[in-house]
Amino acid sequence: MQDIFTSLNDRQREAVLHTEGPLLILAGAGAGKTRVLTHRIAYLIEEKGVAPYHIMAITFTNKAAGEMKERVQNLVPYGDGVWVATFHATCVRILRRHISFLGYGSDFTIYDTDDQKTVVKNVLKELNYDPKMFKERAMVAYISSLKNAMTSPEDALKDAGSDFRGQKEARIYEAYEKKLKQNNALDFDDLLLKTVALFESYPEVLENWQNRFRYIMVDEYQDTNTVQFRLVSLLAKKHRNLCVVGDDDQSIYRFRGADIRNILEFEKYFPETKVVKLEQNYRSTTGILDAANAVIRHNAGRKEKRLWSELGKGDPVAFRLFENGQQEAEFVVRKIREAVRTGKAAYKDCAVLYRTNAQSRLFEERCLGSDVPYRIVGGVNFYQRQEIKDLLAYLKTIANGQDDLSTRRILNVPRRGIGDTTIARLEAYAADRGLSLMEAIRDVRRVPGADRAAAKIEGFARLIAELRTEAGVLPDGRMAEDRLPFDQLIKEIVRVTDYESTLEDLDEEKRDQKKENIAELESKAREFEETFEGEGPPTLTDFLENVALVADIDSVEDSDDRVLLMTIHGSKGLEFPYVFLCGMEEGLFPSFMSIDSGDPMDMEEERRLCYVGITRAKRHLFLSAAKCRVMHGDMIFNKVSRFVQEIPEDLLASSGDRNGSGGRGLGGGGSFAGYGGSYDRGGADDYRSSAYGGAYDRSSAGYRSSAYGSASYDRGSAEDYRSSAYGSSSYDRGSSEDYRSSAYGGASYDRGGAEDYRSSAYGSGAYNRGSAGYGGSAYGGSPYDRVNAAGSGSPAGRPGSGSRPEPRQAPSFGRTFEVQKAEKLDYGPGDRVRHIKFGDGTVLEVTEGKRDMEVTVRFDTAGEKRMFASFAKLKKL
DNA sequence: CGCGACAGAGTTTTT
DNA sequence: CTCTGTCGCG
Repeated sequence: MQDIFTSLNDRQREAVLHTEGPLLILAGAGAGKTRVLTHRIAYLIEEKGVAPYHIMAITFTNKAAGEMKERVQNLVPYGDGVWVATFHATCVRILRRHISFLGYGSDFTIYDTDDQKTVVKNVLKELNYDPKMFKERAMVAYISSLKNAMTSPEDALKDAGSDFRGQKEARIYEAYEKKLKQNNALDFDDLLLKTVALFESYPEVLENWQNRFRYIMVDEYQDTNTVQFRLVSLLAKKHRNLCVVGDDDQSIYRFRGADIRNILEFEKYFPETKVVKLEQNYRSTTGILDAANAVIRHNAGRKEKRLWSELGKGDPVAFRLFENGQQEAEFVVRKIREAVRTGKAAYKDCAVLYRTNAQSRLFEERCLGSDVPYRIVGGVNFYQRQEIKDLLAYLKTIANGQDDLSTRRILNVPRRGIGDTTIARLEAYAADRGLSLMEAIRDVRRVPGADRAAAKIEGFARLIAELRTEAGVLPDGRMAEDRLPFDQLIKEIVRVTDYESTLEDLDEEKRDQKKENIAELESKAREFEETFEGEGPPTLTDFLENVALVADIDSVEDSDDRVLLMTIHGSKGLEFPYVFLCGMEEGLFPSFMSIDSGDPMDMEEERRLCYVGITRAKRHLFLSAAKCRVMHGDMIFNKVSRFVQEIPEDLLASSGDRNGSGGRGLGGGGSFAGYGGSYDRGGADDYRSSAYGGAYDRSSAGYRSSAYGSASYDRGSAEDYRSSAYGSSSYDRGSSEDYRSSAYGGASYDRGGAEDYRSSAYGSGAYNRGSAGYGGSAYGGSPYDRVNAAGSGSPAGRPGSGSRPEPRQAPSFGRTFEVQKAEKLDYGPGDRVRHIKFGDGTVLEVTEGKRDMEVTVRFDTAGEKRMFASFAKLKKL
């Protein structure tokens, strides 16, 4: 136990020792909160003689739970007796025991978001409401928010008053609730909500659990919602030994109902609370922390804290602006390869973080193209794929005959000749008599109008009955001794239904993919069964529950040497030596939603998200943005994120072109070189060229060659650029080879090798002055505004040469386009353009290589708060 | 009842 | 761009 005290700092020790009564630990990123929690558990067991059985720790993900369990076990024997689980898993376990009090069967199904949408859709049809008026997605969100606020359908109806629409929404909510209950199903929110309802209605049940959980710890407390707070309060009410750990600056789940006030006002609810602040960061270098602090400082209403670290300054945070998403991805992947090649990192030390899952594709393509092993976390969940959902629907139908949604899903999959009309009749019959769909199916001979398909329907009923026997599902929900293992059961389902016949008309690639997914499901099922820790063999319900509650991140193995690609949300709680925070663009991050909403809280949440992203990095942090990216089929141009701008210049090494095409590095002349003909060369067409540093970079190099006499155009491949002294330097700078280069004027890195750039002769050449000059301007103008960029760049740089070149004088690699349509622009059909000039002076070079193109530009003009989009449709001439 | 063709709409983050 | 829903035909 000695090590408990020696391996902790004073504050941490204080938190560990304070075991009785409420405790609020405000732990900054990387301040060792997991360490505190695990040691606290160990201390409770070893020193205070508390039985592990009486200790509960709530984590955010199953992965975190698993890690915590492991670490506790490494500290003390019997550590595995501690209840460590997520909120949702905890509630499921409680509900499986006691939900019959609330009139549900303990084999209830858990509905995911897709299921919820389906229910809403069905409800709309039943109520005869226009689905265009009430969007599924919005309705699901609405229902979730009401549930999180613990508002019942009755209350919602009352609250709606005479508001017609509000009333209708409340009725949808009401019908939705009814349907779930009919189906013996709970949605995610219900898991928490019903548990609270159970505790509030049945004090003896509550007391039972209160006596069990005498010491409660909640991790990531800043992301708890009202229901979770209520749940924890109820459980902790008796013994009051509640320890919550969190960081208000890392609250990023407001959209999901998380209420930051839970942490900010914790002391109000528990007046005798002891507060401990952990501010020493053991994760990141000061350079990274300073950047994080600089960003988060812009938020109001925080608990004041300042993270510090003893790990030294480290490398500056790097920022790079690229022409497009491809080049950004290319840079990131090249950077990773380089770190791995030089032995500085393993693949798994690198994480690529972004705001939206959609951004993953470019990185994935790039990784594939470069043979970099990667793993995408999140996005389209494995369990949401069609074929997987189909097979799970079979399992659910087998396990819970009341789950109409699942029955309905598979009734005619694969096709059995049971059409919509017949199904509608079955459903009507069931609704009339209060039966489940499965019961109506068994009754098919009595269903009016179903006789034509009756034989087929009976066949289906038989099929399910047989599968149920094989699965060993007994009427009471328990499992028979003699049964197929889950993976065999899935195989059997595929076999007897001839499921693969549904894949026939797909192209080969898709078909193989789906078969692979099915095989993957089988192996997951087998694995689940083999590793199940519970009393007795797992039930089918156990397996389905596990499927419903696993997050993608849970299956990430530390032993896997792969680059991780994920959203910033997904990276919460993780840390990496190398972090690439990508897509730092207004509109993407912060997202339009937050910019447009007008609610400052939305922006603050985005900023916290940025803070989370930055603080994932231990040693190297790269921020990047693309000026242009393809979204939903057309080109979007965005400005550099305000979050980048919130980081002071001196903390940021913005190599080359924070602001435009390779401009910064060239200072005075840079504004000119900044043109770089970049758009067309870096364009999507020219993918291969960008693989070697981007056509854009080469073109910049071309400019440099005029300035510095270096021939650089065909500067070799990615691997051998080092061999050429001068040219490679320009290559490097333009191509983003080294983020540090900006700080020192570029070139240096590749000449001196990785580590000794400081000593490089190039270190402070003319380059440097240029970059300084440009750097000063970087945030002044719109990134597309060459005029501004050049102008404001010159004062600190070389005033003479940098003075306001007219855009059209710049050598352009661009083509001429004819305007076909334009909105909010001073152009009309028939105009011929090479660039588009906007009302605020922003100029967009139009050199895209596509035949026709549509351009959507969004930016906020100075002095005008509202965002607007300009639009142009152009035709290449 | 099933299939193919077409139009239209939706685009943040997730246990 | 991609996914969904609708329509009309066999």
